[in-house]
Amino acid sequence: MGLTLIRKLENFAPLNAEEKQALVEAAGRTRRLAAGESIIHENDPTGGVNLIQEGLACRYKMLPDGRRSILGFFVPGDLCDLRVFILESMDHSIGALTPTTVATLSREAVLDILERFPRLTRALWWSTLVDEAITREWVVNIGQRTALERLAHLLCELYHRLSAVQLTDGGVFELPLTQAELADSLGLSTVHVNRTLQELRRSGALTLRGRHVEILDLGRLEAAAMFNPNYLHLQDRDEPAARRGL
Amino acid sequence: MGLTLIRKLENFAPLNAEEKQALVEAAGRTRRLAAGESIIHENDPTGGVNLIQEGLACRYKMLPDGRRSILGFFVPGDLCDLRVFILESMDHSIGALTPTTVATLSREAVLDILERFPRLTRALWWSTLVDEAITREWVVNIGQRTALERLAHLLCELYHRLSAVQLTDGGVFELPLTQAELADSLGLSTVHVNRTLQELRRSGALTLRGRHVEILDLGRLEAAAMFNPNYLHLQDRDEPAARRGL
DNA sequence: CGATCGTTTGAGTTTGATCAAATGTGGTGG
DNA sequence: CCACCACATTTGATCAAACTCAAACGATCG
Repeated sequence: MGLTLIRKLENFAPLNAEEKQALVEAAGRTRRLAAGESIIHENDPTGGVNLIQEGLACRYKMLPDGRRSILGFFVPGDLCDLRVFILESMDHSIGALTPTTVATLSREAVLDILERFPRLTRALWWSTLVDEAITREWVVNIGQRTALERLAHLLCELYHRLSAVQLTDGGVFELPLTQAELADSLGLSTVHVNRTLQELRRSGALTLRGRHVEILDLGRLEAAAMFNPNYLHLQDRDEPAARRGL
Repeated sequence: MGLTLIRKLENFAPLNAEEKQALVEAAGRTRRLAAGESIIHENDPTGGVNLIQEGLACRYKMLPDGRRSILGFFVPGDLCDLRVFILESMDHSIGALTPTTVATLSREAVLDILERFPRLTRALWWSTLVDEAITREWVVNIGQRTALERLAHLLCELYHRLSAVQLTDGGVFELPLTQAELADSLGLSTVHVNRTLQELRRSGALTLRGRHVEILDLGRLEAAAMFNPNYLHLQDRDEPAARRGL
């Protein structure tokens, strides 16, 4: 069964058939969105929990004068805020950046899972904690790193996250982002993103052909970014997760 | 009972005596930390959940080359990551910026509360969701706003958060932060923070005498910051919270 | 009363922004 | 298949916000 969320959660702990089945049932039917469509909009009342199955989406927030801030990306397997329905309304928007498949888990389905499957619940909380850590790392990235470091760091983040759901092939993965979107994610201008990308390519750490990224030297890229994967809390998948008390 | 956490949670929903008692018991005894002391350090194994009772603390992360990124502040009533013990180790540090009183709720006490008090649990999740929203807003702040806007925005955030736990007096509150700490929070240099603070004072929106901040014109400050308090999800306390389903 | 820490000021530099235009690319319809 | 359009990328030139370095000044505290 191709539920990417399951692949992702198994980075934390193995799930049994019953738990997987519960997730599959909760995910229910999906809808397809075109690039640019809105998944949920700022000030909307909150509802079910969205799950990105395929494609790429982002959180973003608009400032009154038109500046856009991208706050994070959703890759396949990512849930948009497990407990969001506790709040009355959204304080930011989520939009599809590419054609995207989204499932919406009803509030009841989520609560039911949280009640019946403690181990699965722990895995879901783990993924929530990782999401928070990623947002914090964005604060570090934008606040302290240079343009080159920022871009390198974001590429490392996406590489590791996509790897965790088996969406990389060697150092290769798809990055269907425009330079303007990168700019709004990194707090840079598009022009500067363009020049910084050129510099990264010149350094030999990676190649970029359209939406195709190939990381040629991950060690070098991570060093340039001062990237430390700890915050993703993806332990070595080969190492038994047993001692985490599962 | 002076548990600031209770005052904070009641911004979401009123709590009954039993719920308050459970929190008071969970908080148990406190420890006092001097300014500069560490509450929990990156790579430490996770343990109980820290609750800031008095004082000011911050999350931060150091880069290998010595740059420091401050990721957020903890004011009285704030919990440091309700579910942190799901992770094996900390991916960032938390330190006291002033003399601080901290209670540590044991993992068992937290789990017990989450099991026994659904309404309290909802309030705790609410506060977690607000913490996440605050971190996201920092990404917007650092990524998109100018130095003046950033500083103004941070002051608005702290003003509203302190108001929610009744730690402001009119427009006046204590802000025991050095300019270097502000700089590391905003992604600016200390020199630039200094000049920007002068500009803010010159504009007449606030006065700063040592650690004393007085906001003279909140509307103007919020406008300058493009501050929209929605993300704090602090509804008007006079408005009944009933329709949120409580 | 030094010592330490924080704030303030000045001068010069750098990073990255802005504006404007050219070039490349992918898709659509004639 | 080609012309065309909309978008995205790339380049150049100029400019401004914010940084760095350095030093002076001011509090606060054993």
